[in-house]
Amino acid sequence: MEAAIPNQGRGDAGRVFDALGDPTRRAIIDRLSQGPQSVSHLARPLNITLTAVAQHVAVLQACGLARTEKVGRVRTCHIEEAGFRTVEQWIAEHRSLWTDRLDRLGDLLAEED
Amino acid sequence: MEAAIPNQGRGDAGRVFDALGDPTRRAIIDRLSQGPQSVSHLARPLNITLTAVAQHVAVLQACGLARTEKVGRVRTCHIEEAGFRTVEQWIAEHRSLWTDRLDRLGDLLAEED
DNA sequence: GACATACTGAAGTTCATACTTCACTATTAG
DNA sequence: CTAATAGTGAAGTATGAACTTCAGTATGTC
Repeated sequence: MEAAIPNQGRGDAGRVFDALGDPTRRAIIDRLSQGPQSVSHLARPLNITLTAVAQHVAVLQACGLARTEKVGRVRTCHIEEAGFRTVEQWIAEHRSLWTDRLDRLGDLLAEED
Repeated sequence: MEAAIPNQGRGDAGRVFDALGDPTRRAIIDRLSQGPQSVSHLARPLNITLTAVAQHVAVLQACGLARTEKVGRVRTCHIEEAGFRTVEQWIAEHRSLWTDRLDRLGDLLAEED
């Protein structure tokens, strides 16, 4: 049976930021951006065990940055857009919070004429 | 003398993701999005020491998510756009990597007619 | 069948970092 | 002046997470 994936890609920005904070996981995302890869193929250039890579992939999957499917004995990893959208949304929301505030400040200053 | 701020906001995506991975720091960013705050004001609702908050602010500053200035004995923290741009840029670059690939794939499929 | 490959699961180690305490230095208020 | 406030610096603790090892399962190859 496939392992259960908790909270799969459901817009939890904290989880995504945590995932992207790790340099090895960013390296994996770099590779996956060029095309799908098996776990062992991903592991080759990284200097860590296959187990460690599988753990990283699980993290990426849990936060919606990657998707995987197992065919035969090979698990193939693809990049997943959901995690990227989560980050973009978080950024957009927070940016608007303070730009709105700056806009109101600008309005106030404009009224001073 | 002002503390030296290493590597201030110079486009290191890893640093920014690391910073945003921590829930307390995201809470601080939330508050700063509504307007500038002193360190002790930031500390009030968080259930941690002033020292801890100051450490978080230092991290946010080091990765370009916040800017601070000290007037008298009060250090006021503002949000800083640089860190946000760093993240957006990282996302944009990586997204383009794989959408380009999908485009080429689409072209290939289109040629099959 | 035997052997290699590609992973999975459980459990242990180690190192980073979020947090603390305590002592200290400004700065401001009474 | 004294007392309170706001923050800094150094040092220690402790929890989590990145990584390991090892033993196992499933799949593919000869």
